Amino acid sequence: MAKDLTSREDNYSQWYNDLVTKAGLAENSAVRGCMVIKPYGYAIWENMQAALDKMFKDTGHENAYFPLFIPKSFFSKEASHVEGFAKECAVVTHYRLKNDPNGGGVIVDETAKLEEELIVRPTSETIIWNTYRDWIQSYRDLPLLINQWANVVRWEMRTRLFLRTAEFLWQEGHTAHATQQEAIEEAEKMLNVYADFAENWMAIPVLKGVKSANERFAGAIETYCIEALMQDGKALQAGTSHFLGQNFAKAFDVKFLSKENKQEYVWATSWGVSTRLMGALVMTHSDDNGLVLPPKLASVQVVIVPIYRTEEQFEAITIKALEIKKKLEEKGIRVKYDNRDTHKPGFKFSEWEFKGVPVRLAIGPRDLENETIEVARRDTLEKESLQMLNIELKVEHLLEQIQKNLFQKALDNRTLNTFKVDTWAEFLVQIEKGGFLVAHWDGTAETEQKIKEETKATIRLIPLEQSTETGKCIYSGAPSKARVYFARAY
RNA sequence: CGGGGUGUAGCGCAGCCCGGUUAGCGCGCGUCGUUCGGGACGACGAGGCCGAUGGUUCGAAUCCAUUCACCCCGACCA
Repeated sequence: MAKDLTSREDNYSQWYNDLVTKAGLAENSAVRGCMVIKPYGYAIWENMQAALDKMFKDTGHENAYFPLFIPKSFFSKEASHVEGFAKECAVVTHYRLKNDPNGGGVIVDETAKLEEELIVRPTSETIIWNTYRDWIQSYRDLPLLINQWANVVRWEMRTRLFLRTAEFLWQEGHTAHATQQEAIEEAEKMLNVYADFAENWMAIPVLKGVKSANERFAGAIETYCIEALMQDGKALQAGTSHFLGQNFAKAFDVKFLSKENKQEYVWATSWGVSTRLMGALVMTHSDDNGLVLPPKLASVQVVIVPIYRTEEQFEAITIKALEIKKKLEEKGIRVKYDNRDTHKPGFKFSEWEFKGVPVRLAIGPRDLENETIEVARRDTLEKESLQMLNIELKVEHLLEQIQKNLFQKALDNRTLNTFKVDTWAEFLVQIEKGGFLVAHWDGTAETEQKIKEETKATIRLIPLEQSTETGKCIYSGAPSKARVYFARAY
């Protein structure tokens, strides 16, 4: 398998594509721009979902589900929102097919035209806020803290597995609050949840900040984001949390009666992460030998491979392997015993390595004799022979180490590829090499636009923790209050 | 939507320019045997209306026209 994998150096995006398909995470489907998420990939997504879902619930949110279809008229109610999404909407216009009288199979029955077209949701603010109008009357109904796990459709021109697909899976939180401050706090809280998840589960270090006006979500007052740096020096937006102000409340007329008996508009947030995180996971940790998965999200954390010649050996090893499997499972570790007799050990080694399983245990006749076991870790590719005694403790510890090591490696990579840049000439040189460029910016959309046109670099974020350092804009030379992060992005 | 490219077995490709009988190769797949501590080997075997439609021709994977799909580079984007 690995021998067929394009190296990262040769062609990073080819490497990514090969890896995603050959490791069995996902593949392109018969539908343009839409992927099939395969069992091995979906299992990882399920682990992400489970961790995130718990974090959402621990912060007081509940799950609900809203319709896939949104009446077209809802979209026109929030002007900047419609502008942001109009160009990539799938639209349902008819509700019936009929047999083609000319024998061409089924065709759209033109008589079955919808009176109002339905948009396949690209995001659910409009249908949700239209619903919230009926749910909220009093300050006592607030805050309303709801999350939805769903699929959405954005008709993208160019798609890439996980990173940008016409349909993708995500969660979207939509909350309603009595005060501006509370809504801002919510948006910031969820940003922190995302950052926590990215760093502690995905082992991906992220920067936290806000978007510039140009990059802001359509309809938001403020867009908070976490940004990660991939191995090739391009940035990837890993999650966003929006403070929506009263924009949607006003558009959908969602008011509440305050303690003071006054009618007031509700304050809103929305926040989401998507299957794009799968792409971030691959591009952060994996190498030329295949996937590298952080233990906390790997669907199989430990694989046990038996090495045997005879049926008797196989039976003896199986007894031992199942014993170890049980001990590991008692520690909450996800273990697979690969007892397939249709493949040789060498094949299994490379297959599991390619699939990124964090720890591999091998047991052969020699091990049975010596009470040892071979332990191989995927992140460093090191292997050693250990005593079988208390192996579950050693493996448990090793998994923790791997998780930490992956994060540290990613962090080191980001540190190594983050550059303070003070002149435009420097900027032009460095942007070609990739990485985050931390530079002064005059705060204007015009400058941001010019920089984008000339270099393809965008402002990834304005850091939350602002330094007090002032300076001159890298491009215009105008005064700047703080440095921002530039990068080319996915 | 602009520019470039590709459609032949599950996957990767050759054949096409210069039309000619049963359309090849590698990987993968199946059976049997020998193997099994890092991707095994041998023998035999299965698998194709050559993207679609129409035309030229005695004859089309090959030539012509139309069409569809996909990929890459731009504009758009989680």
